[in-house]
Amino acid sequence: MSKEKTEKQKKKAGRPRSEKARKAILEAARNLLNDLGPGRLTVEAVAQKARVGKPTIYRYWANAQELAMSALMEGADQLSDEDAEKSNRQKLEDLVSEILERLNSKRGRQMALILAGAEADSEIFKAFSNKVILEGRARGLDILKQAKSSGEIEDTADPGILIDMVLGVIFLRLLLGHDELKTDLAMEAVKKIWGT
Amino acid sequence: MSKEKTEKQKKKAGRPRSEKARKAILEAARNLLNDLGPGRLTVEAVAQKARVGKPTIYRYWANAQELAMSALMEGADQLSDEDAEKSNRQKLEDLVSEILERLNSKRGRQMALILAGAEADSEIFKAFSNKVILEGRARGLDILKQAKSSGEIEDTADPGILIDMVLGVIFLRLLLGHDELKTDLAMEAVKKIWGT
Amino acid sequence: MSKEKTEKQKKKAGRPRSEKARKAILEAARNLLNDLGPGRLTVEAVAQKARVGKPTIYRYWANAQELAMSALMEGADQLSDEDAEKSNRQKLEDLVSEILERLNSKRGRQMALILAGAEADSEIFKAFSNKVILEGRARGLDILKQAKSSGEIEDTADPGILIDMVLGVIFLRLLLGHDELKTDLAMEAVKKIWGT
Amino acid sequence: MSKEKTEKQKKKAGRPRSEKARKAILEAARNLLNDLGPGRLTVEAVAQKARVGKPTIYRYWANAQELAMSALMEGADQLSDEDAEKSNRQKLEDLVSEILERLNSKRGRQMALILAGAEADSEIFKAFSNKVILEGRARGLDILKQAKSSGEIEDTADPGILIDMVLGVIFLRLLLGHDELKTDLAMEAVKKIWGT
DNA sequence: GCATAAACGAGACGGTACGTCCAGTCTTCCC
DNA sequence: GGGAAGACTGGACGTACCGTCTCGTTTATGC
Repeated sequence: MSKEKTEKQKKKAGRPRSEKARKAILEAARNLLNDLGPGRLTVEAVAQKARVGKPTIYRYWANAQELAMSALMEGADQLSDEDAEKSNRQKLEDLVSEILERLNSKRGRQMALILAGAEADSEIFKAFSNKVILEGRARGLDILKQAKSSGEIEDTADPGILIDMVLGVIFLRLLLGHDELKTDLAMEAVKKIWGT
Repeated sequence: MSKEKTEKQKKKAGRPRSEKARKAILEAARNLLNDLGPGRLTVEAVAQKARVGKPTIYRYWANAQELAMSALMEGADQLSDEDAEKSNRQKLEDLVSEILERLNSKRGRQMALILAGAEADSEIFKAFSNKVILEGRARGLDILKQAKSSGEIEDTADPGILIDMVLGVIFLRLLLGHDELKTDLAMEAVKKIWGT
Repeated sequence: MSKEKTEKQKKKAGRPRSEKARKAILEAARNLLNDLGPGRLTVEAVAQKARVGKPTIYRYWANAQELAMSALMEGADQLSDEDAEKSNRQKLEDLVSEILERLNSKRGRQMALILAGAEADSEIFKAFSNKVILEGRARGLDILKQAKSSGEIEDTADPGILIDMVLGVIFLRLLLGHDELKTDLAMEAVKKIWGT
Repeated sequence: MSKEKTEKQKKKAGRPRSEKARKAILEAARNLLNDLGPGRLTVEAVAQKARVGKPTIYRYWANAQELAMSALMEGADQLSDEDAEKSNRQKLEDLVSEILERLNSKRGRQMALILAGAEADSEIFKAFSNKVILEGRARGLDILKQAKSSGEIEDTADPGILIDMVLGVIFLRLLLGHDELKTDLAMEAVKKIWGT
């Protein structure tokens, strides 16, 4: 005689994870990030502030860095959709302006700093760099490829290099802070790419 | 006739700092950095490996990060001098290639990582970013300004932005690792700047 | 039928302290005390010998001195009960002999030394002096008071002074070591108190 | 011919030790002892306070304890001479009172504490215990022996035990602080010895 | 009266130990 | 029966002093 309980039960046994705890942790982390900056964030402090045990944090995130990244990504805005009407150049200018704007905020700086300091082969690093940079880069790359194939930019240069030049100038100034990071940086860089 | 003991030399009292100890510390730190990577470097381990007391280390550096930076900077090659014979474009290509080469080494990656992880307002951050990037940037900036004034590049673009585009593409790829970082990246980027 | 779960037991949350660790620490401390003597005992060495982290030790004891005292008190024998049959003089002789015996051992010497070296207003000093001396003194004081009230010793002298004379001779010789400390010291001193 | 300067020359070459420095060290040590109590005295602090290099201190004393003892002994009064006119009992009372008075001062307590905490076989321990206790004990012992031989105290008890009972009560109360330490303690104790 | 030698102040040295912070794990209770 | 909270463990921190050493300077003595 056998139990016939074959079908997959999606309901997991045991106490379900508390969404409340998760929220509290992320908020506490965000507050602490604002107060101390990244790199000063400790799991201990977050646990205390969120009135939560440390293992609860470790159940969701592997270490303080991942937690910081999650906290910063939570609620980060999506890049806005492209307007099909616009010219490629306009599209790129808008995209780059938007990326610059996002990075050039307290949160943006923190994201960039954490990203830069993270282990390059960690899972979270990849997710984060995607969110922060690569997603936008892919969009920009598409635009450039289209512009190239339509002859707008008659260039032998690798579009991958071109988009990295445009984003690189932002990233470099963001991290090094040696020169200003204002909106028309985007315009200027795109102008150089278009050659006009 | 009077005593001719004009210049007073600032001799400090007390036992002078031991250059031997300093060297041993930096070498131990370098070895450990190679073995474990930055961020795993502990003052404790360095002290033990260098056969030195911890306070001796703390006398020179405020924490493990500063020590790591010093260790990496110690013996870092100078940028080679410019060859007056060369064209501005050639000069820039050579310069950027050299910077790329330096960054795209184990040591270079470590330097960039530590730099990215440091507090932006710390003394060591400034020294380090100077050494790693800004010094070369200044040289590149000069070349670009000269090229501009000589009409080689008839451009309205800010030379500061141009040089940051060239260096930015390197820095971005170094940190994000999303695309390859090979020597002709320098050529390509400079080519784009010159417009040919 | 009803659940009979009346009494609430105060179970504390969290991982309980490891009795094994506590034992290991105390044993290591005892060994080191024997090897090096009190005052040479370091928390660092105990931690290493007991295969335990330093914070674990500091969780139980505030400093090396407290640890040393605990280690020595652990398992220290109680004073034996009085035999109601005996005369007061016999009781006092037995009591003082017992105290002398306890102090005149390696452990006893160590206890006295640590006691003497401790801060007089520290909690541990009080606990320790109680354990080592004052408890026995109180018993002796009772005996003397009884002897006085029963006319055995017709004396105007303060019993507190008498008992301190008897114990004092032991303590003085223990610490200064200028003269021998053998059992009949107790007999002699008590004899002087009784005046015979 | 030659100079005949055969007699031993006690004068050493070189700069003589500075009495001024020695004084300054001892005074600084005394001040620090008063402020922090014994056991908190560090050579480092003394050197700083006395405006003196550490090696100068180590030239005179082997460690902080020896320095502390020296500082406390410096200027300690001698026991006053005996008055031949007085009775043995009076002599002993005076002697014990004087010892009590000396110990029952801040300096006295410090001396006793340091003495109690020192290594029993160290040179300084012996010197110190002599100065603090044993010298007076020897005088007391002489008085008691004389009293015994003159039949004043017809006792079979060992005079060494008697004197240690008298001094012991003082020492015990000084270190344990469990009961008061006032002058008539001396009278009481001596009275008990005399049996009247 | 000039050289010599020792003691001086200063302060860095290699070390030991301190007491604390934090990371990460384990245990017990709770839902 | 898994999740939550809290107490646990131990590695590393950065500091205080130790007792020693190496400087350049000062100060008597003696050749």
